Amino acid sequence: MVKARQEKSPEEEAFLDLLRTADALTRGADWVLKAEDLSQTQYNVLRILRGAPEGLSCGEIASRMITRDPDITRLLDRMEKRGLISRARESKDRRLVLTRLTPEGLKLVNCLDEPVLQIHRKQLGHMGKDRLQALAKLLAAARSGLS
Amino acid sequence: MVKARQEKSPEEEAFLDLLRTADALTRGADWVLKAEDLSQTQYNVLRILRGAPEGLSCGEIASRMITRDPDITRLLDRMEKRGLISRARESKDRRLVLTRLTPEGLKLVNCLDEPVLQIHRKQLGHMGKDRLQALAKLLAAARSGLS
DNA sequence: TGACAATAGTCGTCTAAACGAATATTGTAG
DNA sequence: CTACAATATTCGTTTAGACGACTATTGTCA
Repeated sequence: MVKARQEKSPEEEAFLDLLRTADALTRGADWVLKAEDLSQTQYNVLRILRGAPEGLSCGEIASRMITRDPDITRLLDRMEKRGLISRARESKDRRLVLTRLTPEGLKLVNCLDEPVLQIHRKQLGHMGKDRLQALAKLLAAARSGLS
Repeated sequence: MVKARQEKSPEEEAFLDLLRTADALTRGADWVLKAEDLSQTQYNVLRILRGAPEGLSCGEIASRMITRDPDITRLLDRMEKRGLISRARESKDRRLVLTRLTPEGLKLVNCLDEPVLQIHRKQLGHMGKDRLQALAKLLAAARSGLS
């Protein structure tokens, strides 16, 4: 007889569920963003920059990203080429390059607020506020143990 | 005065938390897999195939993946070149190509069980069984509303 | 049977991610 | 003030992912 399939630990079960759920939800959001030819990562950068009109350095952007991107430079290169952001080397500390949204970039990210909100409501609205808060709380607890 | 930052909806809050958490947990697992030069995706395939010694078609593998990969062919190409899997065209339905683990592939995935279990325990063990089950339940509920 | 749709997989090509080395600027210790 | 470590960003190269077109095989129905 073949060895019985080993039971998954609750930790692993939760981890896999988390990946599955994140992937499924991401596909919905991707569908919205694809209409504007944006990736999740790019959209994330746009929103980060909207919250910082004074401009941010590459390092600051990297540290605020939801998912880590090891090459901010070329991510910003692509966005600059599309006219969504502008970059300028800082005069005080010439190592820094401050990135800001252009008017087009701001307009684009503002236009996306409504559709993104809608897709999230459609995907998760059935859970209700209480369960969503419970979920957020458990997720925060899950992250709290990480180095 | 600048327009106040718009409140995030509970749905969006939960979605972003989910991505953050998945990313943080994945980095831990990646660190373990990198020692064997495997990606999450490849590891996922190895585990899927371990559960199906009779072999699986590309389509079957794709449908069981945690995160979708639109190009199974080349993913398997790479794994075949490393000797982790073998492929053979099925004689009954010659459209199908059945993929199986090689002995090396099986050995590798078995060797990884313990370290992967450890990293998940280390990352999520502090939550306790009850909260992990609650989390899994909420995640399942979140997925239930998706098309 | 013969045309044709459906299914399964492969391949070409472009874009993005991963990893490390390299460059430029600033802070600091002697 | 000079050498050197620390910080910030960029670049070269390899690998993987995304998207669509293409080939092969099978099932279906007139």
